[in-house]
Amino acid sequence: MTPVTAQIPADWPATEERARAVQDGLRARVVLDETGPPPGTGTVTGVDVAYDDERDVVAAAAVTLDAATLAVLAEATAVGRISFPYVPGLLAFREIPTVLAALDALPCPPGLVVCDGYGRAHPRRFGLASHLGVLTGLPTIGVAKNPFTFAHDDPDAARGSTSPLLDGAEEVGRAVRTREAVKPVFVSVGHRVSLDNACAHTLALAPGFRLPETTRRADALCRAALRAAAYPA
DNA sequence: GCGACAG
DNA sequence: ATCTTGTCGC
Repeated sequence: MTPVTAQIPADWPATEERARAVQDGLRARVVLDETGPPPGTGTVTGVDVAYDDERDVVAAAAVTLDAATLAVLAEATAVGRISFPYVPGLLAFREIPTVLAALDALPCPPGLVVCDGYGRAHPRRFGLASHLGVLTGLPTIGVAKNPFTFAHDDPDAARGSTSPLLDGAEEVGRAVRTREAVKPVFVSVGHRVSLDNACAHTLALAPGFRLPETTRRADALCRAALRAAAYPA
């Protein structure tokens, strides 16, 4: 598949201070009072990004699955220049331009978008999944592989067990055990989806592996796109 | 001040 | 994220 080329917007923040100001300005647009589409119906779209910092190349993939069968319905990739350094709390500024280009290149409208990383469980309540949701208007959730800002207890060993990610008494996300006795994933709301529903989607998308099928497919695809872009045939 | 820190 | 071999297990 031929990747599209992503452009970095002219007004993209160049400093950490300005990036944090963008997050503070957009945070109020997050919609938290919708439940979102039920698991197992319609489509779900996974997005992921791979980098070659040496060559200043970034590749993103968007993969749409049938939510009931998890069959791949559509794929798209985009490549571009790296738009921001990795700074914990500012991941969105590194990933979003290329992810948006990949989503735009899909032949069909995306379904609920599953991001690699956090949404609301973020130092300023505005992680990658929240940001992508606000910019696209799509329902989004974040499923991260590692803990970030908030403390949590280890969920019970059974698949489906959860434990809250707590900011004081407030539950901002959940550690979700998708495979028995295997390290949990960390789920938080992005935009227009409830936490209960985000966790239900995560379990429905991960019947056999720790990570949701959406992120597994998107991860494999963006890595292939990066290789193709960094080492042309 | 020091360490920790999604990808 | 990415650098990297073999190896244990289904």
